Amino acid sequence: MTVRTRFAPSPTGFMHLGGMRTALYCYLYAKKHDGKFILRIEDTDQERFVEGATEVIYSSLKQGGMSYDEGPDVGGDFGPYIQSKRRDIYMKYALELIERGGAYYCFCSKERLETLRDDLGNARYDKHCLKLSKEEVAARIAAGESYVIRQNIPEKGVGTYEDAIYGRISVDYSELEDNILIKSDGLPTYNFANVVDDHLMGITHVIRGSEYLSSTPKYNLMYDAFGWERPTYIHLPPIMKDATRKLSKRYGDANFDDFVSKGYLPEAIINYIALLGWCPKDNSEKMTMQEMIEKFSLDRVCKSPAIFDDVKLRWLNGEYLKAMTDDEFYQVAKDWITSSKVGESFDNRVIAQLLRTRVEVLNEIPDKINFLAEFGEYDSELFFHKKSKTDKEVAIKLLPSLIECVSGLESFDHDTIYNALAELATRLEIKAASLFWVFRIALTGQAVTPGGAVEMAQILGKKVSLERLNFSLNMLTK
RNA sequence: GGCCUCAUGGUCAAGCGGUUAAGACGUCGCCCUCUCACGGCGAAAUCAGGGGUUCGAGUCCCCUUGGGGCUACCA
Repeated sequence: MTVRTRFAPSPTGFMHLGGMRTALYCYLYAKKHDGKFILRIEDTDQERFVEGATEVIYSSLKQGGMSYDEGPDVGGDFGPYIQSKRRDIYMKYALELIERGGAYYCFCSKERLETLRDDLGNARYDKHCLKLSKEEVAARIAAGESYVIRQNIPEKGVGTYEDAIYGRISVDYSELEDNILIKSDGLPTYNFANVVDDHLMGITHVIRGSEYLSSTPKYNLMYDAFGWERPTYIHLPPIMKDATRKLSKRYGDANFDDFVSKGYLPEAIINYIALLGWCPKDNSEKMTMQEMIEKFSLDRVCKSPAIFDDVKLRWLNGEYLKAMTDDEFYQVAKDWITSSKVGESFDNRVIAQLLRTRVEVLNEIPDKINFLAEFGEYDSELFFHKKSKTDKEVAIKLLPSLIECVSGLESFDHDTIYNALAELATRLEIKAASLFWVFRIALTGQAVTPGGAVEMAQILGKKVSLERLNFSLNMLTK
């Protein structure tokens, strides 16, 4: 039997990382077992439908490297893969379930349902309409009365199943309600569409969040009533925003797209969320998709909730950045450089080279390099550096020699500048560190720069460097 | 409230009856060094609490506590 897994999101907004991880595990499990990974859109709740959300799902999965074998936009033998286009299918099976005694029509009004609420506000349907005769049901439908179809859950008994992660789960049927399968608008609820589609699409392994752990017995009841084989259930622990809050769509920053636009690499994000609830046997952390597929196994998936740690994500993203070649990094960084104040006035390839080991997330780039384009008054205290034995006074003394030295340079490449400065330091009988410090501060006005004094001068060029050195000297002596 | 479920450093987590309780992020210190970063080395830091079972418990059982989920004509 070939493994078939499915990711079944509802298009109610954007792809959040919890959903991405569920999709990832579905994908990994399918690929690990040479199976098929299917995308199904669950849009039976028209009220929550958000325009454009399906497209975001498609693009997020693709960006994340999870190509699906079947889905709305790629086709497949079990379509349609959008639930709103399967309306007739659900009704047909709902009718069959009624025949089999697993469901029944219900005409109860919202008002009547309200009266069923207990002190805590919990409603429990009393199977009122289960008693209706076939004839009465037919007559009321014919009369145009609005109705829903409810699942007929036994009043006694226990539903038990074996979850691949959580083990044996048992829920007393008396805890379950006769939930609605077909809404008055004729569309199914998740509870029903899910079961019908998973069966019709040949899903062998149902992988989803742990919020379904305790309602799964209801679904099993339907599988049994239809005489269908139950799938293997794999429930995943939640991803938390912090100790008490689950990562949810409300937490805006948890959107995959947002992370990508902030300068996180899709591969790094995917790699990181894979680690939230799963740990490969060899403890690898930085892994390619192919490696994850090879290493993935359910017995390494854990049960406890994991808190999303963006600090570690940042680190991993930085690892991906550092592992790139200069050219690869330039490709992902160039837009961030040109859209900063720096624009295109310098050699951005050199800037990128300097940035590669200094950036964890691409959106840090502008702040790190804006000073290259903007220069003006700065705090003269920056010249103070204990270890280099420099301060403002030293700077005032050194700057004229520095200016003279730089203006005398024929070429302005790294080694030329470096050698000239080293030589100057020797001639002046001072520590090279002092000279470099003064030079760098006078050139940039920054305590921290992505690269040393020589690199900064090199990027700025001889002309700008001289202008800045003079500016600094004037600033200090005025 | 009822039911389901989870519980190892600040975080992700190894562990599956006998270990000096891995590793990673983060933190701190040192080295490297023209600042920062990279890189290297090192340190501090964890079994929620209480009962059992056992020669022996982070590992098994029970209770307590705390967290999450479900309890919708949402998924």
